[in-house]
Amino acid sequence: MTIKEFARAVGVSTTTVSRTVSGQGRISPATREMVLRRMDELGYTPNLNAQRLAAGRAYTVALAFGGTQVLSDMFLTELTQGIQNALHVRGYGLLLNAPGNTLQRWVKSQAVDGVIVVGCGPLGMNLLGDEAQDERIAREIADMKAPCVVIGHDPVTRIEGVGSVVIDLRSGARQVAQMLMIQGHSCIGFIGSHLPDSVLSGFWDELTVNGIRLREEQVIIAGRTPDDGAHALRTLLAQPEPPTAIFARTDALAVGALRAARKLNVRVPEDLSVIGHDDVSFAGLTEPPLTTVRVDCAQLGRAATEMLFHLLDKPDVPFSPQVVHTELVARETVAPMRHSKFPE
Amino acid sequence: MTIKEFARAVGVSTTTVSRTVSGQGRISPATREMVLRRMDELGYTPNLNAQRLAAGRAYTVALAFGGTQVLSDMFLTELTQGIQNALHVRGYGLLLNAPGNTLQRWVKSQAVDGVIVVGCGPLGMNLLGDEAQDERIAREIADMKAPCVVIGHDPVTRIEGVGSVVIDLRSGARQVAQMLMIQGHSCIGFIGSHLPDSVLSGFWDELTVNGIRLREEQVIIAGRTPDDGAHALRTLLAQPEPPTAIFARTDALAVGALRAARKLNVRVPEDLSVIGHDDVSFAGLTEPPLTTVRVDCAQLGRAATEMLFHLLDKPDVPFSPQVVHTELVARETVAPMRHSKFPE
DNA sequence: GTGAAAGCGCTAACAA
DNA sequence: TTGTTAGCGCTTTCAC
Repeated sequence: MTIKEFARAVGVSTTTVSRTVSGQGRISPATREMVLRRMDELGYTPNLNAQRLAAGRAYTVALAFGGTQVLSDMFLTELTQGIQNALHVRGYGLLLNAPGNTLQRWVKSQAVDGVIVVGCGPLGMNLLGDEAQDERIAREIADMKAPCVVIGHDPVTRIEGVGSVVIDLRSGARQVAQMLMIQGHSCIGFIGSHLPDSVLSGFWDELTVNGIRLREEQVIIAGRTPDDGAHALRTLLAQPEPPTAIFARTDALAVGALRAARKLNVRVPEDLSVIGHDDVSFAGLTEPPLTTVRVDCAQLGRAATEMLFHLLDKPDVPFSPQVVHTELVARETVAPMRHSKFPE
Repeated sequence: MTIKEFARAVGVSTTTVSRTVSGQGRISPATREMVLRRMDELGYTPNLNAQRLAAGRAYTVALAFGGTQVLSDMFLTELTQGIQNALHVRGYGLLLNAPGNTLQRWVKSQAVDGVIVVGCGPLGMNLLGDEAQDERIAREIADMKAPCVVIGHDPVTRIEGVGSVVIDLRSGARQVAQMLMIQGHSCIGFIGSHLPDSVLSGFWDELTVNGIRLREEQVIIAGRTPDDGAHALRTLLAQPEPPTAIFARTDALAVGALRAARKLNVRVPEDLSVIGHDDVSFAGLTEPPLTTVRVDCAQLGRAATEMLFHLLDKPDVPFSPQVVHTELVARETVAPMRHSKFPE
């Protein structure tokens, strides 16, 4: 049913219908009520494509994964959910970006009103190892005068009309440091994945402030696979003064460490506390369940979405990058330090 | 730039432009070439919303998860990818369904041309435990005369205009049976999750055909958590004639079995072969990496998409449900049977 | 407070 | 082969 047919059936003009639908414009509460009721009865729903054409808005947002189109992990899927929910509240839909130059076409053809770019993958790394992938996309979108917000580890260097939501990796890392210190650990190892790394620096700083120094040999930049983590743990434990707790940059590394510990008959958490990072899907399924660090994806999605709407609705009002913090997820791989590291 | 402005700039009519864009209608190769070239030069892209309105098509498909909106697992994300890619080829976009009655609104408002319903989650179960969730959605869509295809474990009972792609769970289960028999196992356990279950019946049948009987006490319907799996394994191994291989209905159950085996000092795969089902994200990360069963999500997505387009383009041409088979993923938890089950 | 009418940008009869 | 023109269904001035 078209608005015309419906209007006639109800006995009003299309204008009146349009007004009750949009809630805009002067209209008497009485007719409004009436039209609303009849919409229900007759089952009239406005044609979205006509609305889009007339309004010049697609009521749709695209989600772009910095250069790859893989929803590779829990992080991405949860983030998608978060964004999705936030958009839904405003009646917007979410279009997943497809390969090729689809994104640009969508923007130019007004299929989407804006773009959210995810510049970082499972929290750790950039999705392609290509640092500037997200910025490249953002710039392309901005060039087409469309709003764009980038979710990443660092604020985007002020591209005109591009907003950014940054995941503050340092915050969770600091929490880890605090918890470990509270539990009495002072000899601590870090298994990293790459440098520079905000997780490491946040961790380091918090320890330093409290008088604990990470010695150079206690920080191992291992790689990304569980095997890398296992190897790193062996190296750490073989040192003259082995750590009683380790913080691994990713859950994958932590899983490897867990395995190596088991092989070495080092009990977790009694003899060694282990903490991961990212809270990927299997983190709660390790044995024991892995204590780790995560970001609140719902909040992340909300923040990104709100910023996008800000850009969309009031492009002139200035705004600043939003920050979302990471947080510790306590499970069962951390225990207070014991002074002898062998079972009595 | 609108088609009118562009047409004027190029010196042709809007019709000519429209024709070169669509590739439809008679037009001389020369002008076509020329228009194409100028499109590039002037950067003209048709307004998709106008195209949608005029064509009465949204060039968009919605993806609905039988009742929940959670991209809960690798399976769903990979499936989404598969569908996405298949749609992309035809220039279609994918809209993720949102909470509430969004789906119906989208269909009625012509925001989407059709719907793909995922009626099964990580291969095992229906997403809500509510068996008919997917059918309910399918029926709603069908009532609105929109094409719909359901991905599930069973063909949808012929709702007018609803297609179905069924995942043949029996096929992978048969492969598991074959492999186990080839490896010499004859005393086999099954840790199930629910009944009835096509995996179990496929497994059972294939064994039976080859003269191996699963005794009643060798089939345990355990539940869904790793703990359930662990408990089931203990029960199986405590029997007078314990199995040398077990097939678990889900990877979660298999992970639990793996754990229990370790606790009992039963080595996998030397003393006990373990096979899971679903190939969820952590399946390759267990120790040893879990042999399991998976479905080719890309193929699944392609099949569903093709069927949807069939319904869309030739609603009258009859069609039959598509079947996609599951397949064994050999990793490291299966070994030939040893005749003594204790290390020599 | 309500309605008539002119678009929004594109497509597809129909004419030329 | 190409162009003219009347919609596609909704929004929004502008009169009433």
